[in-house]
Amino acid sequence: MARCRVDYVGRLTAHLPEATRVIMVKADGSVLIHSDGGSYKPLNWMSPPCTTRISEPDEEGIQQAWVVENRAGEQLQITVHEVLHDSDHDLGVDPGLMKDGVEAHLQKLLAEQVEVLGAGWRLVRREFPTAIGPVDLMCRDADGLAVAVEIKRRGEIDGVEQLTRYLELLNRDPLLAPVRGIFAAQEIKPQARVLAEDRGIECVVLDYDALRGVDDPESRLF
Amino acid sequence: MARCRVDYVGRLTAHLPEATRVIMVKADGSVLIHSDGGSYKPLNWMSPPCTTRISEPDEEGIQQAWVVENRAGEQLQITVHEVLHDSDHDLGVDPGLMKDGVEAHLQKLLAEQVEVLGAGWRLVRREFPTAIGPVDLMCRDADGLAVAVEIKRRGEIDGVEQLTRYLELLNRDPLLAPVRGIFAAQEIKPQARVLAEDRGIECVVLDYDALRGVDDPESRLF
DNA sequence: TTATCAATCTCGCAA
DNA sequence: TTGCGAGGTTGATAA
Repeated sequence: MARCRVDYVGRLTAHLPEATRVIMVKADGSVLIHSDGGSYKPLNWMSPPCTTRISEPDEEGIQQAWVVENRAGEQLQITVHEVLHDSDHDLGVDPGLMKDGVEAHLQKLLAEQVEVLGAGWRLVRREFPTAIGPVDLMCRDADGLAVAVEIKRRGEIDGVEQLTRYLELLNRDPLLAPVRGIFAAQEIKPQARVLAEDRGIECVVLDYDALRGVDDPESRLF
Repeated sequence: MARCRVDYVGRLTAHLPEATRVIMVKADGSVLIHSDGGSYKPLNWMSPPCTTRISEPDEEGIQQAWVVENRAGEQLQITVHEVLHDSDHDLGVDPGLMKDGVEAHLQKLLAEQVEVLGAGWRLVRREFPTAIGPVDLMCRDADGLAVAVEIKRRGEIDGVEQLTRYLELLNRDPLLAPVRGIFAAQEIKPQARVLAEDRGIECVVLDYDALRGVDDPESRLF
């Protein structure tokens, strides 16, 4: 905890006037400057790998001058006026975070159960490649017609735009055309639904728990 | 500083096994769980506004049970096994960060040097207004034809979409049509380039240092 | 190492 | 409040 001034010079320049803040230095050398509010993003920071040089200048009213620098030459300059509290701890290596319920899981689960989208459907492949990026799922419906599926955790306009681009490109391929589109998400925003339906794209709301329930319990993350 | 277990249940579920970590509680009630590495992003967190309830269960080996909850009902559950250090400080309100970014400079610099795009070109105006937002630069080429320029630091597909929408609208104006499009960025992603060229949009890679070098030194921000 | 895409994104602005 | 765009994005994964 210290009263300090902070300057960042790198991809942009940024300045923090003198105030009381938290300076957190991690074991890997990274430095975070936090205020007593805002969300998890620090006011200023330096990501690892980086090195810190601390000097003790004779200037009036300054206890320490820190220069934190990374390999690209970006600098975080911390001018410490007064240290209010200093505490040092060795935390060891963290076992890390386990996540569940992200888009990758949805795609995997739906790929294993394309019949959720329609009876008699089969998966052609996940991450079906196109010149402008991979389509999440490429399927064939019961009549053997191609269907491109875009999967999102939260379905918003961007996702509809993305699927529209894929469909436009895919429909130029005589081996695939006509290609239908399905926009699948756990939650679909009203605007996204309107846009999708206006473009003839079908919307499907996915039930993650149901998809996981039908799935083999062994494949669950926890 | 505490040995703790953490669970987040909300937009996804996430679990942190027992380990020693930093728990930071800010004045606005937000909570951050940091490990001794990684960059500025906490392992787990709850953003404000949120409230914390702390109970002291009789369970073996547990000092405290925290439940941090926001209005959406998302929960951060912290099981504290041992408090290693506890320190409390009032930081007051932070005067805040002053930024000076690269992005805005590009537009300003290119506006002053539209001849970089082509000999004999002239600037009509920056932030040329349309019904769906301003076009970064509107120019006339050597033949007097209209050119809409979209400027990005990093050129990605979204930027091409944006310019495409502008061009579609601008080309409906008989006083402007036909309007060409130029997608200018310090770096253009391959997929964005494919999409742009497919739509007849020209891609230009900008050299920031060169633009700044030709520029009048007095007009630089720093 | 590079490229691409999601994110409990965050943050700011404007309608 | 919602939407949109940018970020010193960060972080993970596949090529």
